[in-house]
Amino acid sequence: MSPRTKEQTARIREERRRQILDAARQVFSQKGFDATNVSDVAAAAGVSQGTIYHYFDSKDDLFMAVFEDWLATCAYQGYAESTRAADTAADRLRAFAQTAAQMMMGSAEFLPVQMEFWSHMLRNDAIRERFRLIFADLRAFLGQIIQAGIHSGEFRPTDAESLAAVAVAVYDGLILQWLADPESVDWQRASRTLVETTLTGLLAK
Amino acid sequence: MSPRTKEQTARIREERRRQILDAARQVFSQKGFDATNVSDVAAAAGVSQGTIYHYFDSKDDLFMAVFEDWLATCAYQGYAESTRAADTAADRLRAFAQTAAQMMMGSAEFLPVQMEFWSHMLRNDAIRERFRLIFADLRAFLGQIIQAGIHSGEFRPTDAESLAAVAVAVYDGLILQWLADPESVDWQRASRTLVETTLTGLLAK
Amino acid sequence: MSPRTKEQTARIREERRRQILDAARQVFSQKGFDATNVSDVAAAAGVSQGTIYHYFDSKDDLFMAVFEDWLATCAYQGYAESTRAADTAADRLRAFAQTAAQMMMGSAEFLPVQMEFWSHMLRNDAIRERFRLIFADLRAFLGQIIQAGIHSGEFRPTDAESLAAVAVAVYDGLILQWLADPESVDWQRASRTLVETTLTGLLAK
Amino acid sequence: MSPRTKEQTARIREERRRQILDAARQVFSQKGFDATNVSDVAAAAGVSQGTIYHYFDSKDDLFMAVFEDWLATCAYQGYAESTRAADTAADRLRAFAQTAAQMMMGSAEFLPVQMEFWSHMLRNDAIRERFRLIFADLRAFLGQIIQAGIHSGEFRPTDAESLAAVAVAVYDGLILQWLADPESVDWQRASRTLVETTLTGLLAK
DNA sequence: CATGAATGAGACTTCATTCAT
DNA sequence: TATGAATGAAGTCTCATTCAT
Repeated sequence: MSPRTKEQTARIREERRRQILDAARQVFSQKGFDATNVSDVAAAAGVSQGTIYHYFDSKDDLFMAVFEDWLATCAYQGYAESTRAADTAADRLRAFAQTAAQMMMGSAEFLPVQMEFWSHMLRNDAIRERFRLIFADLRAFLGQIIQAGIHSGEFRPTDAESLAAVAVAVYDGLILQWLADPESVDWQRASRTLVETTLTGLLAK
Repeated sequence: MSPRTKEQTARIREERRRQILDAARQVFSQKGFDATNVSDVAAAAGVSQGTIYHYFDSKDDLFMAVFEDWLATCAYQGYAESTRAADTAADRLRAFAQTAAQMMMGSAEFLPVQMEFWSHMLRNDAIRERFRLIFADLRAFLGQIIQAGIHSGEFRPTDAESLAAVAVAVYDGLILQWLADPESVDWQRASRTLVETTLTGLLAK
Repeated sequence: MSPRTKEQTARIREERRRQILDAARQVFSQKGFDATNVSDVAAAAGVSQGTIYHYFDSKDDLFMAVFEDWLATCAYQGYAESTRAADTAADRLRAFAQTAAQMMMGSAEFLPVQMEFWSHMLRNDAIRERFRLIFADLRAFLGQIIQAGIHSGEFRPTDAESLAAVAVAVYDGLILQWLADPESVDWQRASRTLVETTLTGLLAK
Repeated sequence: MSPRTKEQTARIREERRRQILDAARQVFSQKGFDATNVSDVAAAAGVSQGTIYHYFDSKDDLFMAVFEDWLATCAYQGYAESTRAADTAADRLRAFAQTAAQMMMGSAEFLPVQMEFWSHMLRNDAIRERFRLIFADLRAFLGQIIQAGIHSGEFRPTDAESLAAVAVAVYDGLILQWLADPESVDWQRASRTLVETTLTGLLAK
């Protein structure tokens, strides 16, 4: 009888939005942006096509929303914390590598959609800019750890910046190998090898 | 006036085919497969839409032909030779890294199209299979060098297979960073850092 | 808290109805019937879309209601009275022209919506019929004045019916010119010229 | 066997364009712009929907093309010539009125489409500007004839500008009456009455 | 009575592909 | 072989209308 309250309406909107967002991420990830029809997303979300447009202005807008949502929830987040507990630079790198490996293993379903976003870097400035920042942040994060290690005498002098770029690259490069053949990548082993080989070099007198 | 000989005809066909192939690679690279119209390719190649279909069965067929052509000419080729001259495993790795860095710098225009192919791994079995092989070959190639170094006592015992995967991953990961921001990647420095850090670790007693 | 009386309910309904009607006339006038969304009208009226449908069966129904409302309030009404005070046929025509000019000047905001209704004559029988009647009434009204003038010897014999049609046409034709360029129409001058030229002819011995 | 020549292609394009233009004018005229589907036009022209878009960028573009085409062929053209043969200003006005009446009678099928264009004045600047010019030209044309008559002493002094506006308005106003009820307008009679009443006034000593 | 989320039919437009010339 | 006009299926998006609350 009585109309819905503002809160009810807001809650419904928020639920529907999430429902659509999750469905869209899944479908975009499976079929790719261009091959995905809005009707596919609607079907996956269990709503009508028209409803999609109550929540997003366009297919592009939806894609960007999925991207933002993915950024907020996906990854690139836990790294900072993961290294906090460690005492030495070496342990920090070990913790980072351990975290990264576990994230990759735990988020297998997110890797294809990451590929989708990567491929949109080329044609979408907003996406490219976001990745530019993400890469820069990660390099800075690892670079500081290495730099600190050098500064404290724990590591021998090295091009910390470059080494950080290399370390960051490893994980993305492994994602590509994993997408080509999941069997071919052993995240734990690769992570351990990366760290131990590097540390052997860095720590060597 | 006089009818063309078979050879002339064949040569003309071959030239046209190449003309279309080059135009297509360029356009696919710029706009992506889905956003590319056959008419775009036709315009870029300086032929009519219909002509495209005299040389390729479909847009998909054209894309695959561009892919095969790219595979044949692009990269992943010179590696074997690059290391032949070197005497030690360490030098072979150095030569490999040097070659890789130079290839990346020399083929900047090929990197976006590589991204396009990567993104098609997910939906195209033929492309995925090719990349699976490429990755496997590269890992095997580097793995053998490392293994040989270990075997001969030049390197300390290590997980050669994993280390090879990591080294391969570095270059692809750096391509992603380069696509996000070309300024952020210094191929030479990164290559040198990769090799020297690794070798410092491997060679250490 | 206490339930509303029937009268209150009726009055509220009537107010809402008017509110919607006024908003609809304005929006239809600005954007045209087809380009107008029901949500536009709702927003302009400060109610929700659903509410529109408590007061009108459909967008078409709303449009017709706006039309009826416009007919009732707009124009084509004051003419009869305007001429009552005059003694001679000539003065009656002068009074008519004066009234018409003033109406046009005073109802500038109604002219675009009139255009909207005119354009619907072609596809809407009810609207065409109403305009048929309006035109016929106006012609009859002016025709009788002229006829009376002829009959009494005030005017020379003329095709009164035709002349009435012409006089009626003038105002509508000027509306079109005004819509094309408001600067180009001087209602007072045109009205005076129409009447004086006509009367000079009619009154001439 | 041999490809079409440039001329053949051009001729085909021109014919198709006209075919579509004619069909579109007819359909727009019958159903109005908004209610017309591109598929309606395609069906009327005997081509597929896609073909429409080989010749026109959009439905809007098609509409404007129909408008331009209508302007070029329709009306507002023969007036200048029609009065050339006449010796006196009075005869010139008579010739104009005669021509106008005949045009209206001969182009009954063009009147609804004119209504369609009029109604678009409100929302389309290009169309409004065209009508502004047309009205201004017609007023200038008639105004000059009247002015000349006054100057030569043939007519008594009058507000020539206003009178021209009124005369122009008559025909458009009659179109509206005709659209409401074709039976109600007798173009010949109205034209004669307009001219003779006016002239009786103008010529009177 | 009022709300606004939801629907789904249908609009415009694009484009890979065909085929007569 | 080369052309480009033509096709029509399919896609994105709009919006009048309904209905649970």
